[in-house]
Amino acid sequence: MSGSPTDLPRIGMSRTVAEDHWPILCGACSDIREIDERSIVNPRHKVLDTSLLLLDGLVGRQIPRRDGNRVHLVALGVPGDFIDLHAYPLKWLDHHVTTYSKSRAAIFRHDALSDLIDTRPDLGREIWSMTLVDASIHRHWAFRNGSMRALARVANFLCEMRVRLQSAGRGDGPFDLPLFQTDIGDACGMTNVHVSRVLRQLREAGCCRLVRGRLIVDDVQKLHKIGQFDPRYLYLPDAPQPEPDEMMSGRI
Amino acid sequence: MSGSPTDLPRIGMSRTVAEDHWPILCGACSDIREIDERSIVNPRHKVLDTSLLLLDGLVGRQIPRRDGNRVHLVALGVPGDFIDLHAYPLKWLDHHVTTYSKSRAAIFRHDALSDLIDTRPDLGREIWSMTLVDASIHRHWAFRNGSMRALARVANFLCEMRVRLQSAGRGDGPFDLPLFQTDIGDACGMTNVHVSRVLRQLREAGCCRLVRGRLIVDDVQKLHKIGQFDPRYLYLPDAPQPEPDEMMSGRI
DNA sequence: CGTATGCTTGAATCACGTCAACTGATGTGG
DNA sequence: CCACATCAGTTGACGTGATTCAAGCATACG
Repeated sequence: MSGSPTDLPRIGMSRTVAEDHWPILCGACSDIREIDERSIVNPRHKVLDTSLLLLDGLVGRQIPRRDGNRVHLVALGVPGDFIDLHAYPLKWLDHHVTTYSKSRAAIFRHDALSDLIDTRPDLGREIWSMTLVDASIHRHWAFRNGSMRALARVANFLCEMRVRLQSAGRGDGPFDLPLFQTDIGDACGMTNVHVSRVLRQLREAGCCRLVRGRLIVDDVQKLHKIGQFDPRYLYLPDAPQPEPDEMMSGRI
Repeated sequence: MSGSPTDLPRIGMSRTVAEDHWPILCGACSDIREIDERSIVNPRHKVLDTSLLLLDGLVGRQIPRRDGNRVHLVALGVPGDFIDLHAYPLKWLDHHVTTYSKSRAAIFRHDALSDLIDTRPDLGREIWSMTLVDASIHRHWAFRNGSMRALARVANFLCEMRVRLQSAGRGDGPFDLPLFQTDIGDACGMTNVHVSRVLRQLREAGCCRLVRGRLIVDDVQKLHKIGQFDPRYLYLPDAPQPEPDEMMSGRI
């Protein structure tokens, strides 16, 4: 119980909310929640009346797979992300929300959000935007899983995590990425064995090393190249307005 | 120029908007747009000031692939869907929007939507919800591309299209699905050749046949089973509130 | 110390991609 | 009307990227 903290960090995705709107949003926070690593935040299909803004840690959204005990990871939330804001209009979620590391999150009651949005529609559009950037990232994950080979897929995934964590102020150099190779496999749709082989390739190419939950990127350029990484889909608040595409080639 | 049509059909995803709110939303429609088949609705990275509610036809959202002329299909819009509503808060899109068949769509100017939402925050939350169901479908596409084999993937894709088109009033029996095998490949992350083989399997199993842009489902049960189809992620307005999951098995 | 867990590596297998030839429907121009 | 081209779909042969199964290794922890 910390009352109504008005000094939440405005980092990463949170910068989608204008600087002068931020304290207003913070005023709607009712509490802070600490969550153990590798635990369930919200089970899927359960009706929720709060949503969480991640302050610290790494949070996944996962869908159980039919076969055995494996899951598929459909999203990863980093600090600054609203990890289950979509539960506000939707009431319940189609996936589990779980932590990968010890986490801290700001709690927003849905009725408080309603009050806020009713009086400040401009702020409403900004937090709507946050869910839409989420959706863009989902599209990218569908794209990545559907059209990239293992090496590019993992490289691209690591590029994304690096940029998003950087945007959340989690270090320009080596940074914490508390994922096992199995987890990367769950996110990229491949087995832990193949993730191991791919990471070795990246390591031996001098690109990057993932050593006990910490990613050291040795050659960003090369990693971006291998991962065909183009960060525009992240709609980073400080990124320039992209140039419209040259006309599409090939058949529609 | 048809003035401000207040009688747009409330079908499929549009039923997310309450019945008594619907005419209010329709009042913000400025025009109807007819679009040729296989043409570009919006190129990506272009700033938009209108969004479209699809009335008729089939519309894809596609991301160009690095290699050659192929694209990846990250979403398909059916009648009743807002196909580029996310451009309203986001300004520009990360993907191309193109038609697969001759289409008709209702045009909503973004400034008109702003006026509407400012005065009717409840309606605002409903159209927000529509973009969130979209996002849920994106997650499912990421899940499907990442964790299903070709046969299940295509079957699951066809199940989804069937349910969504049914919900849009496009027939309980055989229905138009104006996609080439290459297009299904673009959506499911596989080659047209393999799509052909998979469709043959489904055909020979007595499941369904795709014949010149028309899907005939012979055994829905079997198709759902092969595709491991669970429609809850579609948040259909008339679906019952799902039961919370039995506790998750396996490690988190 | 033994055990559990995450990572690594190899060998066998399989799913899917690639390449290429062929079919059948549709359309076009002489 | 036929000759020809085009394009979606089909099928086969072959190559390869990823999975599976299994064993071994290293570190952490009781």
